[in-house]
Amino acid sequence: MLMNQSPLAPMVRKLEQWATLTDVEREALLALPYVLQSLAPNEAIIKEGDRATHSCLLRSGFAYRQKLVRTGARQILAVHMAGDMVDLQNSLLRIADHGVLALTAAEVAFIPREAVLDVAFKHRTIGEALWFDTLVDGSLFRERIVGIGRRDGATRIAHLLCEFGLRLEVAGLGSHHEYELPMTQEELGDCLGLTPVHVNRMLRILSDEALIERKQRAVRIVDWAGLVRRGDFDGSYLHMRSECARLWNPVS
Amino acid sequence: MLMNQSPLAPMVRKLEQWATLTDVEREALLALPYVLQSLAPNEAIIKEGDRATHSCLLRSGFAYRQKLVRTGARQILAVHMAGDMVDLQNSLLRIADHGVLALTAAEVAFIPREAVLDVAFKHRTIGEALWFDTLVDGSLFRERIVGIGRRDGATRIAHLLCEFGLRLEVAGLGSHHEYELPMTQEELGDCLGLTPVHVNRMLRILSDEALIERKQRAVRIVDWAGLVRRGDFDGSYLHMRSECARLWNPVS
DNA sequence: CGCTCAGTTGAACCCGCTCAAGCTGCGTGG
DNA sequence: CCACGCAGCTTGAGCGGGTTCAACTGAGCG
Repeated sequence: MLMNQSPLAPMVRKLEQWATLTDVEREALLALPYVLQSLAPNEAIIKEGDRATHSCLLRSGFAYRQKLVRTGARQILAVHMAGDMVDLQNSLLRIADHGVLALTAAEVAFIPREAVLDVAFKHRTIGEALWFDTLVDGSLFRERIVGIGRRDGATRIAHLLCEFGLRLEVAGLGSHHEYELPMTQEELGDCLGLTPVHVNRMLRILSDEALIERKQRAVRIVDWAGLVRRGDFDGSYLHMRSECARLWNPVS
Repeated sequence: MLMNQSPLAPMVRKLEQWATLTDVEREALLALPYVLQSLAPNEAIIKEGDRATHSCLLRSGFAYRQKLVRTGARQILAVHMAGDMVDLQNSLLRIADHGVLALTAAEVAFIPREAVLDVAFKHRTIGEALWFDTLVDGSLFRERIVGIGRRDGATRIAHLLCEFGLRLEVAGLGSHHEYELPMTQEELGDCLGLTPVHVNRMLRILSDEALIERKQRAVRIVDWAGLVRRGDFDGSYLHMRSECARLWNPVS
C-alpha cells in the first residue's frame, strides 16, 4: 500500500484525526475515484447556486468559502488548508448555498458525490469520520458567529491568529506560533466582518502590545498565552485530540 | 403503525423533508429508545463543555443554542422549533462546544447517541437524512455569519423575520406572514449581534416602512415581498423543497 | 395594588467605517 | 539597472451606525 504516494493521502491523514481507521478502510478511501486539477488564486471550485456533483479534497494551497450580499460585499465563511475536504457541505446538500474558491494557487482532487456516500455507508467508521468532519466545520462556523457578533476587532483578529496557527500545526503545515498568513488584509476583513483599514489598525495594536511580530504576511506569535487571552480563545471548538489542549489552556 | 401517536413522530415528519422514507425506515425511527422530559424556559438541555451522551428531539416549544464570551455577553447561534433534532451536533461531537437551552416551556425526547448512529448506518436513507439535517443547520450558521458580518441592523431583523416565518410554516406551526415570535427583544439582539435597544428601534423602522405590524410578540408581515427585499433574503440556504421557492422569489 | 420584567424613548458617546492620500515591495520592460 | 505600474499596506481625518446609560411606560401577576 503506497499510501503516501496517493493523491488522496491527505484525506486519510485528515480523517485519522477523527477516527482510527483499519487498513481496509484506508484502502477503501484511497480507492475512491478522483480527478485532479490545479487552480489559480481566486479560481472557483464551485459557485454559489451551482449543482454540486463532486466533493473536493484540497491537496495543497488554501481555499475559502464565501457568500455575497446584495450590496456586493463579501463575507468569507471559512478558510481551508491542505488536507481539508472543502466541499462535503455543498455536495451533500446538492445545490451550493455558498461559493468555494482557491485563495492561493492550489491542487485539488474532485471525488464524485455518490462515491463518497457509498464509502461512508459501506464503512461505518469512515462514515462517522466524514460526518464528524462536517460537524467540526459547523463548530467553526458557530465560533465565527460568536466572534463577529460579540467580540471587538482586536479580539477577533487575535482569535483568528490563534485558530489559524493551531490548525496549521495540526495539519502538519507549520508551527502554531510562527507561520505565513495566506491572505491579504482585505480578505482578513471579509473573514471577520471588518474593513481592511480596521484590520490594519488592529494588527498594529497587537504588535504594539507585544503579542505578535509581523514581516509582510509572516506572523510570529511572541506571547502565545497572551494572544490566547487577548483573543478570548478556547480551542475546544476545534474538537482536536486532547493532547492539543495544553496550547490554549496554559494552566494544564 | 400508530405513527402519529408516537412521541418521536415529529422527527419522522422532519426527516421526510429531506428524504423519502419507507415504512421499514419509519418504523426503525419510531422504535428508537427515548426518555421524555419537560423543560421550563431557560432550562438547559445541555451545557457548554458537557459530555453529550444523548441526542435530543424537540417535541414542542422552542429552544436555542448559545455560546458565552469572557465578558459575559451571550451569542445565540440558532433557534429551534418543534420537530428539530436539537442536539445531533453536540452529541455526535461528544463534548458540547455550545449550550442548548429551552427558550419557552418545551417537551423533549432524549435518544442515546449510539442508537442514533446505529439507525443511521443501518438504514442509509435515514443516515443521509440525519447527516443532511446537520448540514442544513450548518447552512443556517453560514447565513447568520453573513448577516452579522455584512448586513446592517434593520436588514438583519428583516431577514430573521423572513426565515422564521418560513421555517414555522414548513414545520406546520404557523403561517409565514403571521406568527408569534417566541423571544424577547433582548434575545433577538443576542441572536443578531445587536443590543436590545437597537432591536427595538429597527423593529420600529420596519413598522414605519409598512413592512410589518406588531402587537406584543405577534408579528404580521404586511408586505412579504417588501420584507424579503429589505432583508436581502434568499431562502435557498434553507434547502427546502422546491415548492417553497415562490416565497422568496416573487418573480417565479 | 404594587412588583417585576419587557418594551420604549432620549441623549451622549465611541468603535469601526469611509474617503483619501501616501507608502512599500516587487514584477516588468525598456 | 533604473523607471514604471500596480497591488497591498499604512496612516489621517471626519462621520455614522450602533452602544451605553438612564428614565419612563405598560402589561402580567401574586
